[in-house]
Amino acid sequence: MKKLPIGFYKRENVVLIAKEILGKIVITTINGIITSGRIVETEAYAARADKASHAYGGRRTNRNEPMYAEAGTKYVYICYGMHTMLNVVTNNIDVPDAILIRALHPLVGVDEMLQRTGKRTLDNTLTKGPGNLAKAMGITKAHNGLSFKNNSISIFSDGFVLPHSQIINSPRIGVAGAGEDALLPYRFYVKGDTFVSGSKKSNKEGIADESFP
DNA sequence: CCGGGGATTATCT
DNA sequence: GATAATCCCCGGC
Repeated sequence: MKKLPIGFYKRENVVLIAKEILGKIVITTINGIITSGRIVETEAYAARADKASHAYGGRRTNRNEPMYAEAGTKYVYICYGMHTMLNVVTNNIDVPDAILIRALHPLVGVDEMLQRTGKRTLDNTLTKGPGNLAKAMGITKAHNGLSFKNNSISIFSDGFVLPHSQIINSPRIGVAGAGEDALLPYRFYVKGDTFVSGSKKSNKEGIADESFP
């Protein structure tokens, strides 16, 4: 188990990183309790040019300030007044690229995750979707702006590399307001994993082009 | 299986 | 005052 080096995040192609981070493992240690899960769904948000991004047009506010920080910073914000979203900041300082972690396949600490989410039994909703996974993993706004260099929440590789045939590419979820940019194929997920979010329709079978991005 | 709508509040205009 | 990178439940097939 190796923690991803900052160099992994500090690259210029956020779409490529969103694809490569699939299969990596998020581990949180909150109050001494360890929970972990494998990343099975992500979305890339491409800095200033992307209408779906909080940083579109170079917008810079108190909320999205961490997007402009150094690679490997966490951008955590509340959506719809009640859901916590975990993003990984990539690229150089002042370039507001970020990756939304949309789903995990739970590995360690399922009992704790059930407790945090108030669920009775393990089913595919435990860590399906960004709001659910943050809740299950104990991620809160208190982690906003912190680095993945820290041990409390970090991302690791266990050496497993997804075969290309298992990666599917699609438009992003919930960004209809972004005009033509809503169609950009910036979402990646693991084929057939039951913890992947989205409707059957948005998950129409297909496979990521090997040469994309 | 599918679509519609309510929940609930931080954030920006 | 309106909107939002969501989730869950409900009703109708």
